[in-house]
Amino acid sequence: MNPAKRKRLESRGWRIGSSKEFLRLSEQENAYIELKLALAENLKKRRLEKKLTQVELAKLLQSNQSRVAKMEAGHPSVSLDLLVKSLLALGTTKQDIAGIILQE
Amino acid sequence: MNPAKRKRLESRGWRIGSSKEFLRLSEQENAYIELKLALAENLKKRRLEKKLTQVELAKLLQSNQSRVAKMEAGHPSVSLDLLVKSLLALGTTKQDIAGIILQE
DNA sequence: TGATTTTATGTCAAATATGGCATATAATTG
DNA sequence: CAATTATATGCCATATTTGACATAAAATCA
Repeated sequence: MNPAKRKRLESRGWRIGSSKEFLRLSEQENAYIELKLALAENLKKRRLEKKLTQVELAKLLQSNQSRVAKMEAGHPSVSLDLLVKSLLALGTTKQDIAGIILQE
Repeated sequence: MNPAKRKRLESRGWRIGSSKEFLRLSEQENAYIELKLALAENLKKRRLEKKLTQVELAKLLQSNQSRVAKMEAGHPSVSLDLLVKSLLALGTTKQDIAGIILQE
C-alpha cells in the first residue's frame, strides 16, 4: 500500500494492518528465525570440523561455553551479530555466509 | 587500507583511534563492518525505490526516523538484527540478502 | 528567497544481549 | 559400572541496543 493512500485512510480513522500484512509479519519472523538457525547450525558444523569443544571455541571468541551452546542452538538471546562475528572468527568468508543464508 | 575507505567508515561514526590501531582492524572486524554497510546501503536503496521517507519507513518498522537514519548510515549502534529485520520488512528475500552480502 | 519537508545527530531511560558462573544432563572413556 | 569430559540450561550484573524525543542541518518547494 502506498504511503499516500495509507495516510488518507488513516486520517479517516482506518486502522491499516490487513490480514495479508499480518501473514507477512509471520513470514518475516519465520525468515529471520530460519536465517538465524542456518547460521547457528553452520557454526556448530564448523566447530566440529575443526575438532574444537565448546569450551575451546568459547576461549577463541572470548566468550564462554554456555553462550556457545546457546549460539549453536539458535537461542533467542543470541544476536545475529554474535553469530556472524563468531563465524568470521572461524574463518568463514562472506561467500560462505551468503551460501549459508541461501540454504533451504 | 586506503584513506578513502577509512574516511568512509569514520564518517559513519566508526571510532577509529590512531592509524596504527586502525590498521590493526582484523580482517574479521573489517568483514563485519563491510557486511553491515552493505546491508545499510541496500536498505536505503530499497526505501528510495519504494518512495518512502524515513518517517514512513520508521512507522512501518515501528521505530523512529532517527534510528532509520542511523540504520542507513550503518552506524555502530545499529545491530545486524535490526538491519536484517528491516530489510525483511521491506520484502527482501533471503536470496536478496545473500546477494547483498556477496557484493564487492 | 523563505517556508516546508526530509534527513542527520545527540541524549536518555528502558529493553535486550552479553560474559561469567553454577549446575544439570548427556556423552565418552576406561 | 564409575569417572571423566562435553554440552545444555538457568540466573544475574553489566554492557549494548532500542525507541522516543529534541534539535540541527540539508534538501525541496512555492
